[in-house]
Amino acid sequence: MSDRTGGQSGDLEATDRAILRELAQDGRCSFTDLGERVGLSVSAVHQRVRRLEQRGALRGYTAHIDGEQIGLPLTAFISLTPTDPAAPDDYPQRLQHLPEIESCYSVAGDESYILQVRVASPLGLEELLRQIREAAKVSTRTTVVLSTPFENRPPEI
Amino acid sequence: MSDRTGGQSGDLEATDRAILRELAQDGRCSFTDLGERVGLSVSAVHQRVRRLEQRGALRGYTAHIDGEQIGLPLTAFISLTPTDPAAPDDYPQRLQHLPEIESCYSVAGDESYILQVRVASPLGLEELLRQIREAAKVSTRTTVVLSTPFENRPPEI
DNA sequence: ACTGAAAAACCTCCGAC
DNA sequence: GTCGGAGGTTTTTCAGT
Repeated sequence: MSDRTGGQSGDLEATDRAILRELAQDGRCSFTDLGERVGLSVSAVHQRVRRLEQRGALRGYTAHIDGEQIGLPLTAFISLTPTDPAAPDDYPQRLQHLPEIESCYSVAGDESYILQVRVASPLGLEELLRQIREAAKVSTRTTVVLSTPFENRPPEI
Repeated sequence: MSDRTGGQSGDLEATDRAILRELAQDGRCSFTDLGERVGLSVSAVHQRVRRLEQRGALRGYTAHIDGEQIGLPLTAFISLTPTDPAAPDDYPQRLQHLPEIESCYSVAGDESYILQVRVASPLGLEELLRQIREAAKVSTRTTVVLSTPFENRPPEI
C-alpha cells in the first residue's frame, strides 16, 4: 500500500489519473501533448497509457456523432419489467442484437433494466418496442428525450 | 438534392457514414487506416473528417474510463420533478457545475429531466441528491445501476 | 519507472487532375 | 472531390540509467 490515505483512488496515483483526465476530454490527444500536460516524457506517457489499457482502466476510444446528422434524431430511455418473474435473467443477451440499443443497464428499483436507444422516428421507436417485447418477454415504459443540455461529460478524476 | 431516396440519411452519403462508423468504433484510428477501410486516399479522408467536424457531425473524441478503477463505482439515474411549476426552466444551468452529473436529458413524461451520475459511494450519492435538490428546487427519484451489460455501442450508421 | 535518441509511421499541406 | 508527394511531426522501440 502506498498513497491510500482514504481518498477516492481505486489504486491509481496522480499521474495516471491526470492521463485519464486528459484522454477523457480529448481522446485523440497526441502522446507528445499528453506528455507536456502531465509533465512526463513521451516514452513514459506511452508506457503508462499502454499499461492503463491493459489494466482495463482505459476501455476504449470513441468519436461522438450527432444523431440528427445520421438520421437518428430520436433518443429514448426504455425501462423493462419482466412479465414472467420465473424466467431466467438473460435479457441482455436477448437484446444485444438490436443495434438501436446503445446501452443496457441492470438496475435496482421497480424495473429490472434501463435501455438507452436511438431511432429515426416515432415509427422506428414503435417497431423497436415491438422487437424488444418479442425478444425479451417484458413490458416496457418509454421516456422520450426532448433535448440534451449536456452529455458524456468526463468524470472528475 | 442527390441520393435522398427516402432512406435514413440526414444529408450524408455512404463514404461519410463509413468514416463516422469507423471513428465511432475506434476514435484513435489513424487517417492512414481510415483511408484503407473506406477506400480513399489519406488526404481525401483527412479533408472529409475536417468537414465532418466543422459540420458538427463529429462532435468530439473521448476515452472511456472504468468507473471502478477511478474510485467512482456507483452509477445512477436521477429523475427530476420541479417542486414549483411556475419556476423558470433553467435546471441544466443550475446543475452543470456538479461534476458528478455526466449527462442531462430533458424528457417527456411524468418527470422533466433525467440525469446520469457517477459517485464514489452511497454516501456520495446522498450528498449529490442533497446538492441537486438545493441547486434546482426539484424532487428526485433515483434508480441505482447494479451492472452494465453494455454501454455506448456505436449507432448503426 | 523514466530518459533520450533513432527508425518507422503518420499528419498536413500543396499543386495537379 | 480526389490524388500523390514532400516536409515536419508523432509514434514506437530500445539501450542506458
